[in-house]
Amino acid sequence: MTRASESGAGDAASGSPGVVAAADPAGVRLPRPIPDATVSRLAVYLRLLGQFAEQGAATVSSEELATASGVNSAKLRKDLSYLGSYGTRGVGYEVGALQHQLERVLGLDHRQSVALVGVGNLGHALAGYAGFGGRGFPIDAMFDVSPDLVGSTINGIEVGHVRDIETVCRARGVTIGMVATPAPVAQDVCDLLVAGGVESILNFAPVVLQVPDEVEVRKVDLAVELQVLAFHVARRHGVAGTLGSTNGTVNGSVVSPS
Amino acid sequence: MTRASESGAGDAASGSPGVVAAADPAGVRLPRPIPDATVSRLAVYLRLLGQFAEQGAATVSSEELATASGVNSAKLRKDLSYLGSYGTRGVGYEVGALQHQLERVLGLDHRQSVALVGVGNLGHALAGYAGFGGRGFPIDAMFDVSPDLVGSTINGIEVGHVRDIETVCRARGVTIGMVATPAPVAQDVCDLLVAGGVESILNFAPVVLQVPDEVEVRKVDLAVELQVLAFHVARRHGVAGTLGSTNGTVNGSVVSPS
DNA sequence: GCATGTGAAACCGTTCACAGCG
DNA sequence: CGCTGTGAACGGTTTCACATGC
Repeated sequence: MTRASESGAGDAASGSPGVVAAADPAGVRLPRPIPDATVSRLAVYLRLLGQFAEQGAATVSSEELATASGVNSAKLRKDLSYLGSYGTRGVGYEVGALQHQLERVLGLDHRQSVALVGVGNLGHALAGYAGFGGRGFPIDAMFDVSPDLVGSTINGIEVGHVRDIETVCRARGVTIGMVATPAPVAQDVCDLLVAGGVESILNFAPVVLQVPDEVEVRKVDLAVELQVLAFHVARRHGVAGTLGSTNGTVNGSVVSPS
Repeated sequence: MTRASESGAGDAASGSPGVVAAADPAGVRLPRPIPDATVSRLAVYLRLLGQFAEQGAATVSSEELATASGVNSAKLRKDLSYLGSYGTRGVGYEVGALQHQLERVLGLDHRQSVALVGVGNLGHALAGYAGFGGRGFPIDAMFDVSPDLVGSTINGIEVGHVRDIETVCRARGVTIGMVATPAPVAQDVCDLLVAGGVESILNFAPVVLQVPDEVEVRKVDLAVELQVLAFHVARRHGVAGTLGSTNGTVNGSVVSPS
């Protein structure tokens, strides 16, 4: 019944089913399904559109928005094409309209209710992270087990006891849960969130969470990120050993033939 | 000279060149280049191997390790095959040997020197995050600009002023930099790290960093992660509108035919 | 017999190049 | 003429299925 998903952050497209367009009984306008990889970029485009808007730009070309986002223009155009035609040929995209459209597609016009479990080191930082509240996702429920924390107020939110997760989440219609607990209890906490009707979980604990198929899990694993970087450092310095690469410095280019 | 990389976290394999095996002048054992996607999983396998070791297991089968990691066994075997043959047919993998091998490949046998810039909300949490020090990456330099923080000691490390980044990083041979500053100064800080010889950067600020080609950047963007989750929530609830999906509830499975 | 290791096929996402349109 | 939108080519990752070897 429960399968391990974890379409992790540092991950490519894992085994997760990917996003698909729904059935279309009425024969309405039906854009093709949006790839997961595209969705993450849409969020980035949206942020940059905000900056263009602040600067008073009425339109942006795919080239401008693309370089600002660190992608090439072809990819950007293809990404935007998934949500229909909101550009004008020969001109570019109308900033306001595109912003609005992206917000709709990303589900930002419906207010999302976010719960945070684990208000320790990392959790406390997440609670105060401006990147959420500022035009985004205000956290409106927190949980922990520590007597020092339960009952205290952080950022205007009272920290509840983990045992109340299910009730509170269901009552407030929480849709997104963030797990910032120590690894050993992460799965238990996850189960409670799921029991409370939470459909999406952002997992900071270094464990692979088991969830029902309907629940989406994304993982942010800081240690893995660092290890990937360490790997690249090691590569550059020539790991040598029994692993090939006997010469000192190796630059990024392909060398090994046949 | 400087190009935008950002092979971001939530990203699939971006434009980054990918990892390649070096030339092999001597004709030694030469494993094929390791795909980026594989590298992130190797880190996960390594953690789980630690757990198997604690439980006293001498060997693991690909099936065991795979289900524990949330991947299928074929993928795991292919991943491990990139580092040579460390399994025994009919038996499985020898836990200790595999651990050691993974540590070597990931560059964990060389101590990495990590610097953290920005000891505010998030940075402070990262400084105390056990996931780094515990069998991993002890942070050994911190920087900020706030007079309240500069000169103070966190986790046994004295916080230096941002203006000293270049000198200190070069002196201590810092290889990995973590940017946990507000967005507006992230690029400046990044430039300082690069000037100090840092080759790999883990970026928590919501900006696309511009770096020279030799520098590897990975991005952890919490807001983007939440937005991707929000998208999935919206999908499930049927965004409707002009976007297809007129029916109320849509489960994860593919529906749209031809 | 059983589990690894691996070519080959299927799949997905990115890049290219150009047709289409304001 | 310029820029969007997109079919087609490309490259990388996952999956399959089986040969290989203990």
